[in-house]
Amino acid sequence: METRESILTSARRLFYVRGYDRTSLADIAEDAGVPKGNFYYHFKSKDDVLQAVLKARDEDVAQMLEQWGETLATPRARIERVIQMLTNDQDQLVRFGCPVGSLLSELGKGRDELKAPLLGTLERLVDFVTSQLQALGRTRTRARQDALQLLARCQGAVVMAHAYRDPKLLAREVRSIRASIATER
Amino acid sequence: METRESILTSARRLFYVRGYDRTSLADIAEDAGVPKGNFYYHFKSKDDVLQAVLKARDEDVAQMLEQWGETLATPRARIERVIQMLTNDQDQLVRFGCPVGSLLSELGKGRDELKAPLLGTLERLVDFVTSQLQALGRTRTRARQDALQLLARCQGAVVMAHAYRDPKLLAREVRSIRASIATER
DNA sequence: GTCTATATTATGATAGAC
DNA sequence: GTCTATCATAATATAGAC
Repeated sequence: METRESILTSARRLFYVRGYDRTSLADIAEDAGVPKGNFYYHFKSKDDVLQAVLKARDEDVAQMLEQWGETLATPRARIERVIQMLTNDQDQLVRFGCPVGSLLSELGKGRDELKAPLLGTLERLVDFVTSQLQALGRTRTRARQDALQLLARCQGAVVMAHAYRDPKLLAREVRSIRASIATER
Repeated sequence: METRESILTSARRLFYVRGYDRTSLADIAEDAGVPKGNFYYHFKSKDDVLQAVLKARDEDVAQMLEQWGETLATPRARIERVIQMLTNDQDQLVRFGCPVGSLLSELGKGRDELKAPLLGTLERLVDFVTSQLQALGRTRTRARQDALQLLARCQGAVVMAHAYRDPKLLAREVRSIRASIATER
């Protein structure tokens, strides 16, 4: 793997499991197995690495949603697939929180420029769910509100499960979220 | 106000609006109007200040809940009062997130000892809501699960409203949370 | 108890040889 | 492109005068 790529891979993982502020460039360099000095040939600052990480993550989400749009036949199945992320990534979510939500929270306090691309990723998810709910017959406005509500419930479930370090709590919330979707038209 | 108290007051506010890691002792000292050196006469470390802040916050929550238990007549009114926090503190929640949730998230990544007292505060809220739901006829187990769910929804609403910096989003979620309580027995 | 240095360490960032 | 050495700064923490 190229140096830049391995730096990015390490940064991406460390920013998630340790948070942005508490991950030093030395941490990243060590994890990636490259000398610290090498760093600034590929990135011009720590913030620059963050932007690259956020961009990579955003592209992954975009690709994932595109694939779900193609391979899953019904709007309901697509929404279901969004919720299923909470089950699939259960262990990591309980240990480190939501990759989007926890970073949004960390960067949310007085660093709006850094946070912007993350909001874009969140918006992608909101848009995706909104489209599915529209396909189920809701107006655009109503669909968006319900999409925000669904993702809010996901965020809340992860925050609590992360706080208590309790996978069962997460599983229970997932069942409840799922039920709230199933009963709606 | 005594020096120790003014340090604590400043720390409490800054840890909330800027986060723990991004608040330096110099920030606190300046805000409190005391020289940095003075600091270590009253506290033995930055972590020590955090513990004092968390303790003060926990005591406030405890007192608040005790008062609600005395002044509010019905279990439903008490639960309603919990939800109403989201409305009363709307502006701050949108700008800085939940004081409990955002710190839990920040300290959640690899600093369990620091986080412990915060979990205690969260647990107080869970217990309070659990008791009210028991009084409404639920079993203890079921009451606790529903209490966790209610607080999860509150956390989720604040996370999303904070991300989008949107008070309307928070208000909408509050209505939905309220409705979900009203319809249950 | 209060305040002025100052020690110490960690971190983001640079310079320059290869 | 890669690496070593180092700078500059900021932050936690300490020493010691008053």
